[in-house]
Amino acid sequence: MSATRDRIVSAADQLFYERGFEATSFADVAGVVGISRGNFYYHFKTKDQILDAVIEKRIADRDAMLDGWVQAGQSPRACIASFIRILLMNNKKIRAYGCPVGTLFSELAKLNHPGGDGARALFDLFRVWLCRRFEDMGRTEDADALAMHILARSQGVATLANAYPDEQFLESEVEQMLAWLDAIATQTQS
Amino acid sequence: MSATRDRIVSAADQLFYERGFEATSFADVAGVVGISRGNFYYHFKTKDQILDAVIEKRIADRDAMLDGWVQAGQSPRACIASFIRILLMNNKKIRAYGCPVGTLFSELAKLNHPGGDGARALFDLFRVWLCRRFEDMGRTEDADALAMHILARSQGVATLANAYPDEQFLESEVEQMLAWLDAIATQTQS
DNA sequence: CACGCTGTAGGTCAATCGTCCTAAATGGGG
DNA sequence: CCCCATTTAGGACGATTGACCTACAGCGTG
Repeated sequence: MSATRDRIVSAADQLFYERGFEATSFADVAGVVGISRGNFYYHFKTKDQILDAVIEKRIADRDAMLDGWVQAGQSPRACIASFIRILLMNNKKIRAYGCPVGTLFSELAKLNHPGGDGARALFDLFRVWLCRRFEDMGRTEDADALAMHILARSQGVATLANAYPDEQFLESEVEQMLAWLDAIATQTQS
Repeated sequence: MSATRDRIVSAADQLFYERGFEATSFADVAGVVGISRGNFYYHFKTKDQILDAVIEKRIADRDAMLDGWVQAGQSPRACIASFIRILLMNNKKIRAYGCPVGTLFSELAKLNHPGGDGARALFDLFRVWLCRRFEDMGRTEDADALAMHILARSQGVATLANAYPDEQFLESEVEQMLAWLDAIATQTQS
């Protein structure tokens, strides 16, 4: 309900993405929002609570996006294509900061941070959603493996696009993934 | 020359991999090596110097491994297959800590750390080496694109293997990458 | 008006970090 | 045996961090 709380979560979300979780301090977030650290402490007692809120927001955002495609009546195959094209949609941010899901998970995994489970839940969201779409396509046996495959390819492309901010590479890999999806689709139909 | 220096670099290499660069302190490394922080400071004046030394060591290690395959007389195609199989060779560490190259780069990129260029050089080492192997296979036109493709796939698989420490997933994806390599090879021969 | 709740501000605390300094130990060459 | 460069030890610093506490401003309600 508090607008201030939402502004804190949004600012933290962005800063965690751009600078990383550990490298972002209370003061950094408070500075961006334009409030005092004390006020910050009123809304969030510990840094882990902010992390939880940020992960919750990220899950909600992605969930809404994915469900939006399904609700819009897109075919399972078109849904998966839309997922692949996220890389193009966010190409600037990805080339600058990598994948918001993958980089957060990697950092938390190294820190042995309890919030790592939440970051894995973000992966799960995509994994399960993709799995359902492949099932809808008729790929009931290997739906999860296909989902993991596409997820892995996306992660890899995002990581390398971050290392080599080359737009052509990103576009080329997206095309290859879409071609792979086509092959899967025609192969399933027959 | 100094054996102590080498022990410091090795310990830092391992800790940077397992906990990350920022989360590893002087005291942590000194504690593992069993020396005082003062002694540490004698060998490395700043933390950035240790990072540079670690990256240098990682490059040297990987370079020796890659060159070893070439010197052993393996065919270009077998060399690339050996690269792909790194994922299996180090599967336990990768599932526990991710890819030593990718995770380090991601962290330094987010920190805007000058050492990020060195981490990119690590990617370059693999990229150029793979590019040469594809060229040796006769793929002179798209050698670099193929190198980037394999590099991206490896990165993605490592990231997801870290998120889902499932050995089967890792093995399945490696097989798919080897099959992809086969397709490239036969396609080139004709 | 007085009360109490929500929200905000700013100071304080202990801990930890990277950095730096000084002093002692070590050990080979004159 | 002593000298001197190399190596090691350990303390001290200034800065920053997450966490915590107290004070008070705004404001609707009784």
